[in-house]
Amino acid sequence: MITIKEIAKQLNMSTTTVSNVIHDKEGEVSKEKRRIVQEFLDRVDYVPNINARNLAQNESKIIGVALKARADKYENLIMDPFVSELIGGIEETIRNAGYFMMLYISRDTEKIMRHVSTWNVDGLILFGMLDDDGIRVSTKYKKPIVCIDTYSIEGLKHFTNVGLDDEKGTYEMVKYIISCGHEKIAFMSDNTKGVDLARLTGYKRALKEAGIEFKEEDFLKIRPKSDEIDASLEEICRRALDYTAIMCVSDLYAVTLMSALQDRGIRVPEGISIAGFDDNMLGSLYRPALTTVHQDVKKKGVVAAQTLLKLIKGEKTDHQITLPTRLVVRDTVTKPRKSSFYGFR
Amino acid sequence: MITIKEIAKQLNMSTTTVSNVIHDKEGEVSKEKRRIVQEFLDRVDYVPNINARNLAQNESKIIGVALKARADKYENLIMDPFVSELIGGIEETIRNAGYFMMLYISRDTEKIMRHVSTWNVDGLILFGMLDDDGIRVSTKYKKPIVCIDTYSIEGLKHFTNVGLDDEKGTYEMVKYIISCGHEKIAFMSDNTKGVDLARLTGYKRALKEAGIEFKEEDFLKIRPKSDEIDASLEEICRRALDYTAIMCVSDLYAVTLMSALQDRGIRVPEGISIAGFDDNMLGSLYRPALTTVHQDVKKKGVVAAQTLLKLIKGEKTDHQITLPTRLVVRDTVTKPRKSSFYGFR
DNA sequence: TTGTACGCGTTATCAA
DNA sequence: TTGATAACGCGTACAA
Repeated sequence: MITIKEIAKQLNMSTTTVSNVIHDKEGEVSKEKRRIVQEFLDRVDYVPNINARNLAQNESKIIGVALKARADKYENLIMDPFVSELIGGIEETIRNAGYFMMLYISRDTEKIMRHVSTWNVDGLILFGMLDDDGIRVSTKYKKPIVCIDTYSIEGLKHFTNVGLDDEKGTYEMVKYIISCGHEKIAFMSDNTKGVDLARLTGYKRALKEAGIEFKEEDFLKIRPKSDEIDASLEEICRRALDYTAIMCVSDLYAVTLMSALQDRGIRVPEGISIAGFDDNMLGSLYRPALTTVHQDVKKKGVVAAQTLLKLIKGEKTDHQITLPTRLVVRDTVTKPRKSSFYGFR
Repeated sequence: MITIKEIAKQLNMSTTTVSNVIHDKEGEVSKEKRRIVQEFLDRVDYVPNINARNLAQNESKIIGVALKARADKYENLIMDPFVSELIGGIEETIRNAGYFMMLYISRDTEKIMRHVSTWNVDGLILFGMLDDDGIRVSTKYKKPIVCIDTYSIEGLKHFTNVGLDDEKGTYEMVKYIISCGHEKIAFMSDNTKGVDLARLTGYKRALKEAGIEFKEEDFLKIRPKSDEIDASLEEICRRALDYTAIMCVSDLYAVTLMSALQDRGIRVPEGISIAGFDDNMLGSLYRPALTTVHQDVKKKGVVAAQTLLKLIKGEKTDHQITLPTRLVVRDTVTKPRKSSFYGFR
């Protein structure tokens, strides 16, 4: 690794001149010297030492991307197509802007914050944070932060969030399900916080509007840990028979449920209608193709990164950026089954 | 951000002492001072500046993970469940070893190498490289490199590769397909290089061993770009009718093909048998559940990272680490259809 | 237009 | 056991 100092020595000039050429400072170095230096630079394939540069300028050109993993889901966090699509969008945007991306996954908010301060990152994108994290984060850290899909009361005062109209998206889907003639509609998820809560709320609103009463038991809770999921699905499939439609909180769960139902001889949509949320390849590749709520996940990542870049530049942005959803009607929601026909084979 | 210098000043001692406490140097600082400094450190929540540390030590604690994107696949590289699972395994291993992960995606090998030299990364994990890249990389770069799934002749001399017995895995699957009674078996992929070539070779070997002749037309080429895939699938589905089984190079393609066939009224496995390769959630969640060749992708990432960490420590490792595959028999390969029954509905 | 010299925060060397 | 100081590579204010 050749240094500026070394180049200056070999060319018999000062480091300032070399540095000026590197940084293309106009009118501060003669044409002749510029040519000589540039040529040399190209020849030896000069690459600056980022650490030295960062140290001198007190900036890092690094954007930290921290994923907070939930204990009960960790094993497959990054396998979730949602997460990978998101990262794809972020990475692309960061890279095109000349920044670098440092990826960090942890269950521990403290560790995440320590990590980003160590690296003196210029900005931070957070995913998977819950309400209480927001407070701890914002008091510790003064650089720009953009959250993705965070619903929090305290947090929003301090930093920007890129999210989705989860409530409305689900509301519209459930309204559509009701319009197909369904009255017994369950909701399936693994928790009732953040995004899941918003979607649950939308589901309840549609129910209420149609004069359908929501009972606690209509919430089907799936336990995604690998040692629990089979038992969990077994129970859900049993309880599913009481409903004619199930609104799933994600495509992943919708597809998981459909497979489990199919394995038990219950056919979708003849026996029961299923709706998802996300619109990723899991649902679009499945047959019957999944009726779902579309969101543009890659765009979510892109917008989050773009917003952060703006904040780094010192521009102001909205505190809440909400991306739209769209109903994608495919084949898994039809009219309710007749009496007790589940499609058993 | 408080610095060592500042701490030393406030505590009225030298930076050396503070630094020694931070680094827990045995017997180099008195019990009393150690206590005082440690207390102060905790109180002000000291976080070291990595740039300064790296500059002083000439190491970065960064491991670069570079994904070389293929032009014709780029749009969904990171969406591929394979890639995200791989990254998950790498990230976890790197993090647990106290290293950091910098993710970089590019189509341009030159850019990738420039990126890693800039950051002075301690080691490099490469994925998606082809033969000719290997040469360019190895001449430019002297730090440890681990490749994943790279088949190259020149490259292997210079750095370690973590791969799979792709040839054998496919061979065994096709042998199994043949044992089910099939004789007209196609192979589907989007290229004939690297991993795909190895799998194609395994397929051909099984065919040959069974006395089945391979013809060029038995290679079904899918074009995965979004503006071509529909036409591509249309043609493949038409040609598929000439076969009783299709060996797909990946689960993604297997599932994509099954959906396309299903949409045209051709049933799997009644009309045609389909096998995949990878064993990811796409195939296991699909119904009928995909018969496929298992590989442990997360482990691939873990092993790659572990190997790189060893190399960084100066230990020797094998130049080629080959992970095993395993046949996963599920529901998409059965005996061949009778005459011309495709399961049209 | 060019060069000198210092600061960035840390670690390491060596003397006290 | 502690402290002063050089070194890491780069950017830049200021002097020449």
